[in-house]
Amino acid sequence: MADLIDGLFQLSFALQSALTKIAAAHDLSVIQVRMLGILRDREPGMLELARYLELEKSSLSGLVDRAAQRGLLERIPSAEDRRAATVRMTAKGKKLARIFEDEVRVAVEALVRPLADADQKKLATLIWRVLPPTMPA
Amino acid sequence: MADLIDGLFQLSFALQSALTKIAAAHDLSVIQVRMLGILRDREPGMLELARYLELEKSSLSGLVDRAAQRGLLERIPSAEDRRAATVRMTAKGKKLARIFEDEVRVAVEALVRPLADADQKKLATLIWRVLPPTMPA
DNA sequence: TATTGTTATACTCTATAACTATA
DNA sequence: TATAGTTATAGAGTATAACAATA
Repeated sequence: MADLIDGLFQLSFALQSALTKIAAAHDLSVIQVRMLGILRDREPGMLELARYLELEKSSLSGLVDRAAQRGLLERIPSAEDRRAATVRMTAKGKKLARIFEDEVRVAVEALVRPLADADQKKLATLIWRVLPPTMPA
Repeated sequence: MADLIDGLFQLSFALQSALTKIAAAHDLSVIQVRMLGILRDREPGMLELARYLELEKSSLSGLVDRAAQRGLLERIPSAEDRRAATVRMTAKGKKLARIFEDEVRVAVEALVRPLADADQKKLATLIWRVLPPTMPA
């Protein structure tokens, strides 16, 4: 069991480290990358996005500001509720997210290359059985 | 393969999130926790510790300052090289690290509880076959 | 000259509290 | 009053560049 716990965290840190480096190469932080990942197929309000990212709404303001300033996303004022706005990726943001995901895929493929196809499938199955059912892709 | 990549990152973020929350409950950040983990069985110099954590030496100065101010570790001047110092955990730091690790163990045990013992062993084996050989425990 | 470490500076990320505008 | 979001403020964490002390 100690082996499993150590392995899980070392794997997690290795993945985060890889993610951090690839992100930095594009002048992005891990949290910015996570935000772009969420916006890939959603157009959430600020509060909703903050909840996804487990951040306070005030923390999100600056995060969105900086990404918007780079032209990666934009605030869309809500038509019904004039207090509210949704966050939408721009074409530039989508392009960057796509490039980023490709690079991450290559890195992870290299990481799991030591495993035969059947073992990769087995690993994926075991991982998905551990993840809480509410984790969104 | 997309399943595996998604699963790996979701698992990684779930672990980091759990770690962040347990750390925050003890007024610690993830990087402070990692530092304490490394110091559990080492007494490295500043440069060595920075290398373990993949940080610049200047970043480490403040990190060590804050932990030292809380009495979790201390700088030990080197006898041979008067420029250098090693970093050593105090009894207080060791105690906190022990408590923290216990809480993390409980959380991860709960996470992997859906898996039967044999599957947990299988998962550990697969993970260790993926990790680069140089990853220190 | 090279190495170990700190300091100065600037930026991102984060939370808490107070605020604005709208519901 | 309650809610969506921003702003003010403070602090941690990070890097780059310049520095001090020692090798």
